Amino acid sequence: MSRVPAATVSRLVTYFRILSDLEAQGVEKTSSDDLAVVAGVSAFQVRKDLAYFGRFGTRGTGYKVPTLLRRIRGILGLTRTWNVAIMGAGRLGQALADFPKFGEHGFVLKAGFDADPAKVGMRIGAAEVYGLDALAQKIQELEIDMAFLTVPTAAAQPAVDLLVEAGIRGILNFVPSVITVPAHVFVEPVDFLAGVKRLAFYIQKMSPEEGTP
Amino acid sequence: MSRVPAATVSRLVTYFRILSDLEAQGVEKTSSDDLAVVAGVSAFQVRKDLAYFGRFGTRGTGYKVPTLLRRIRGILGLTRTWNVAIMGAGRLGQALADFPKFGEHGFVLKAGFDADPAKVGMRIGAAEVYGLDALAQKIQELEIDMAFLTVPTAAAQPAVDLLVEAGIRGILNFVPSVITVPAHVFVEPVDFLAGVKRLAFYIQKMSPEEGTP
DNA sequence: ATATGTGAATTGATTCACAGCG
DNA sequence: CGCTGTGAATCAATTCACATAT
Repeated sequence: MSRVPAATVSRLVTYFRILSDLEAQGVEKTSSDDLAVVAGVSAFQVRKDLAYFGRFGTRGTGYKVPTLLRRIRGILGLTRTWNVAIMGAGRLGQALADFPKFGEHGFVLKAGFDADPAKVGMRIGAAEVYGLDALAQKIQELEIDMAFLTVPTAAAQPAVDLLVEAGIRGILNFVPSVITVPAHVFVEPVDFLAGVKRLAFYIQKMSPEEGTP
Repeated sequence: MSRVPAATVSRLVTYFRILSDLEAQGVEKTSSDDLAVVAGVSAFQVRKDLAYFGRFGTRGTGYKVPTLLRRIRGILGLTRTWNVAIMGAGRLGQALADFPKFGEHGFVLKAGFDADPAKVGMRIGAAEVYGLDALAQKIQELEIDMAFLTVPTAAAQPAVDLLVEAGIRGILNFVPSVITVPAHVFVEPVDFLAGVKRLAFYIQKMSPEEGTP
């Protein structure tokens, strides 16, 4: 397995979802062409993406849906359980904890953390909210792998530093700012405000009116 | 202005946020180095990104924060007002409408749309929820530029087709599936479930245990 | 003296064409 | 014969080095 482009990882997640749908529909086999159409990419791309990880198909025939699904599940690390904490038990943190599909594919909410003593002891989804003083111990004890960062912007980097020191491996960053972590910790941004601004750029670029001179 | 990489647009949004923060703090001037550190990229990258759109700095000195901020605001199309509709007045749609920072930078929620007649007439944030029969007319009448897609997965593509036919220019896609649009319509995905799975991949890749054989 | 702006070099990702196998 | 798997070629993005302006 040589170095895998980030775009390939994103697409693998898409293929995984498509294959899950196909399996739920009872479809037995598929092809790089099929997958490409649904995923909105080229068939070359599908095959190249899969080639980073091995051979999964049968030449002249295509791919068996259950087999390919199982293999991609393995590649993505979705055969095990992932313990999650929510850092920041505010509106967004609560909403994520209550999100029905949260528990899909082995992601289990184990704890919430909040700087506000008034929130300590409350429940967030099926888990309990702890104070920041208990963070290091609880992350170890509950074997938490990753955190959803949903604190106010100003609190983001200090919160990240606490999580990193406690041994967290990954952070899903809902805060609209760039956070700094050591190389062994992974960050995925989720920023809808940034998405809206990118949309504005592309829409406006098509129209003739230009920005401020 | 030659062809601008998508990654450059994402970074411009980041620079814009950083410059907004700097201006709020009363900082007068900055440099490609400064911006690079905070944005987590190289100074080369910052200068190259800006070079797609013109010259904004002073050699030997750097950039004036208010000037560069104003220029990037123009580039991103944030000098005008953007009218937004929420397609799907469910939990997520309601949460987005109530999100306090929603109205920042000229994005105004003008309408909600939902297939459920029971939801028609309700309010979503400061706007009203209409039925799908009123969609084409309301999109025109309220001059809606973009929609947040928050319908159930199965309803996504038909909903997109309605929006496109009504003349929408951009879609912020919260639904975890790939949607198909004509080339003049822009789509930005916002998918935290995909983000979690990417995290799982990267964390697991560092550990020695492999996926299913 | 210092930091921008930019062509050139390098690195990386995607596309292609076809060899390889069922 | 059909569709996968893959080296080679193309295309795009990032990095670099330095000329340029203040």
